[in-house]
Amino acid sequence: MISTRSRPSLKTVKRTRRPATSDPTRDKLLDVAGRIFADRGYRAATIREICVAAGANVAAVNYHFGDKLGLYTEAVQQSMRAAEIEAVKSALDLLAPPEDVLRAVIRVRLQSLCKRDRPDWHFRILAHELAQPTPALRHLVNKIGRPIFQRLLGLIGGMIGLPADDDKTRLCAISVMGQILVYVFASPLLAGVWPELKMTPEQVDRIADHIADFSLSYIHNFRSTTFAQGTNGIKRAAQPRLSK
Amino acid sequence: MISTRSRPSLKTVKRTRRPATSDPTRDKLLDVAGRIFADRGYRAATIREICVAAGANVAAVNYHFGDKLGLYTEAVQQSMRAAEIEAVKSALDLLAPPEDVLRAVIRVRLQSLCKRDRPDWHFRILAHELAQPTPALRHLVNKIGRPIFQRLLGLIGGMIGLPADDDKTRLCAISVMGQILVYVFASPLLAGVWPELKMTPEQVDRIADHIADFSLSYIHNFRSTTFAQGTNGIKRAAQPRLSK
DNA sequence: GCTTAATTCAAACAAGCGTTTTATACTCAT
DNA sequence: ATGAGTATAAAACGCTTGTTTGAATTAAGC
Repeated sequence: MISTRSRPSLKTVKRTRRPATSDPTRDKLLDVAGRIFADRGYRAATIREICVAAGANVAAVNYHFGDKLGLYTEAVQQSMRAAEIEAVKSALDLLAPPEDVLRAVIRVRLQSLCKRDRPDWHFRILAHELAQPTPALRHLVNKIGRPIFQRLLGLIGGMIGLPADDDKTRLCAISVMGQILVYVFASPLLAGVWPELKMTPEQVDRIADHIADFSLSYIHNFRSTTFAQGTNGIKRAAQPRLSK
Repeated sequence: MISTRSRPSLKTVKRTRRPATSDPTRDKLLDVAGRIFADRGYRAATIREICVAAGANVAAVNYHFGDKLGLYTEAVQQSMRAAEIEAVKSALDLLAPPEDVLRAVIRVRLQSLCKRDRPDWHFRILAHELAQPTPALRHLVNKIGRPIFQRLLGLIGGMIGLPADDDKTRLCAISVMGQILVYVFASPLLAGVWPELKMTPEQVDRIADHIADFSLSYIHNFRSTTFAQGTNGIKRAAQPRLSK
């Protein structure tokens, strides 16, 4: 199981020629592994395919990462540090009316769908993990899913006037999340039922606005019926616009 | 590639001992293949595992179905004839106010999540297909996805007063679909962020009602703002109830 | 009872997989 | 220059996969 000759640990190495901060083949392997794992999944992606694409030898993966799972977990952890994840988090930290924050979060999340270079690869990894879980799913949920969901709960709970751990708050958060994720996970299905849909930046913004309007309608309605005090405080365009 | 000794075609067989209408091992293979393909996916499921579970020999699959893909496509086609699919279609054909129809469709669809025996297996096959497509994905989208989506478009279009092929109608239908599918496709994610959630029949009904309320809020709002004629005709509880 | 065909079975096959081995090139402190 | 340790390379290993083989079993028609 464990390789008899693994990469020398950093402790035993005292004076190596390289600062160990940049290993070209190691970095290249991680880079192409991210792409290939993202669209094949852990099991279907082969070490040979990754090594050929990285211009490395088949043994390179075992040398640098121990085994296939080691390469995969490092690639997943790297995907969790992607810029798109941080963009969503920083959108959640906006100092703005909660309606604007929600709209911005939805928009930022959907925008990574139309990236030219490896579009939405970190969420495609999550999609594969949901279908066929590996040990990496735990980390994905704990490090990404939970913190973002918690902030979303706080945001929505504040808008409907309920605590973040209320079931109704959670149901609303999942409703918002579901409307977003369907574009990520079910894109082949959407392509089948709506062939004209092209994920251009403009179209993505229209979708994001629709999801925000769709969700804020219920959220505002809920708040006003619960407090029965009319429209106090922040007020925003919950009225949907006409299409076309 | 093609087996040299395949199952004899029905034409050449004139007087066989069996009416060929019921082959026990063939049926058993199809049955257990449905289960195993549903939770492992096409690639990860192995012929040996299926045959052991079916009490058949390893060569039985190639004999009765030609190859692994043949068994899979027949299992998928069988899953498309499942009772749950028909339940959704018949719910869409209800003679009732469109709000009630929408609520019934959502409820029926979610209810198959808490079936005791192989819960929601046909949609778990779809989930695997979306992550790693096989030739069967086309059939799934064409035979199931498109017709159901078309009827959903007609239903929602009628409620918001727009044609079924309007982009806004499609966006609304996808919003409803996304809220449902997130419970099917992202259940490990939900378990991570909402551990207390148990998919009991009662809880599923609460979720279904939430999704219906959440969606109808926007739909009614859209209709009234568009027509600017107040609440005419059918009127239903779009106001959400409080949780707890 | 014999023939014929359908079906099942154990065994083996070829290909692909992750992994390991063995050897070789390379770099740097001594 | 030399030795020690790092990195790459080609080849092979062991295992699992889907598939095929050829014999054994079963059952119906003559």
